Amino acid sequence: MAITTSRPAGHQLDARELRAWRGLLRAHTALVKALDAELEAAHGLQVSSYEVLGYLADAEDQRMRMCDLASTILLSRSGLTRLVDRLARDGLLERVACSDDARGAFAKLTPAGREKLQAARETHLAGVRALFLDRFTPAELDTLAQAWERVLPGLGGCCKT
Amino acid sequence: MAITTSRPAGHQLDARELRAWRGLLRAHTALVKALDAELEAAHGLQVSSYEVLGYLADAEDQRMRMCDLASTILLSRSGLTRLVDRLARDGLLERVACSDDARGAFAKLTPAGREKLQAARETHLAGVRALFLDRFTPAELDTLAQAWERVLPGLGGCCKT
DNA sequence: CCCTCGTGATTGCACGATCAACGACTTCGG
DNA sequence: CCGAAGTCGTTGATCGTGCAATCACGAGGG
Repeated sequence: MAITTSRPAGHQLDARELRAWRGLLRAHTALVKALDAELEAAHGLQVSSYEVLGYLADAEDQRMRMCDLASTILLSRSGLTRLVDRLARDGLLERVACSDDARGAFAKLTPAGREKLQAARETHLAGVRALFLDRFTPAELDTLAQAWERVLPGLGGCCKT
Repeated sequence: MAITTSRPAGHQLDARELRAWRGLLRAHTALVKALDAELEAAHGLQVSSYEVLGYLADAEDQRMRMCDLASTILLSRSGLTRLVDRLARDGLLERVACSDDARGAFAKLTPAGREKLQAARETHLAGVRALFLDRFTPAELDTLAQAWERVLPGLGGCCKT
């Protein structure tokens, strides 16, 4: 049936849903921009770069396969290639051939990368706390964490490419 | 003091904080990618375009000032100029001069834009429900909505440019 | 052994976003 | 009434990302 009014059917979002959804969009954008600006000013690093360094630092032998890293941070393989290019150019990590699989490559943190991460961590975590974490109680943080874990599984199909 | 170990001080995030924060990053990215792909395939529209049309549809006289629109969707003024360019080229909205302020401009929804929004709404809202809203109880949605309202005010400074 | 198919990583291209600079206009103070 | 300062929107340069195509390699079947 054709719909000519501004209220189609039961497909509208109510105020609560709209606030929850649009709030997610706005909060994410605003948070990342603010943290990006802060981190860029203090250490010349972007949040996406920081995340890469952070995941590498937590990984065994401080290295990860390119494709694992890409799917972890939800970046396309080509996007990761260039991000790693930039970080390698700055000496923060290096590419290491994979002995098991000659077509694979690792990104591995360099000592300089560890130092940079160490230095940036304080700035970044303080920002994340100030702008985000500190606004919630531990119980609420748990709720949020669980929320993401309920949302993410249904999205496995999105990290193709 | 110099810090040489991998555990600086009290600046680390605990597991709960890490899941809440990284979960936000991952969930947002994955959700927007999935919804973008879906909406693009069904109606040739991106989520950012949809949001613009959506805000315009809710506005009085179906029009908004460029700068208000830019700060609403957290896009730079130049970014909005080009986004509006594309939507105007497709006939979904039009620019209207502002009589009060000769240097201002409105973006105004066209009838074609209303129809496109109407058509896309069903697809998009179904997607938002399926991937996001349906995974929470109404009470949890309230919690989320309140969460964003606690996060966003502290970020007013970020929507410059 | 070879041939095909699937996967890991990189590259060319197109697109979308920001920043800086600009022109047009409003506002405010002499 | 005029000039300085600020705001609104646009434009050019540049950057980051995704898609599609490509190359190198691994895995499985004749």
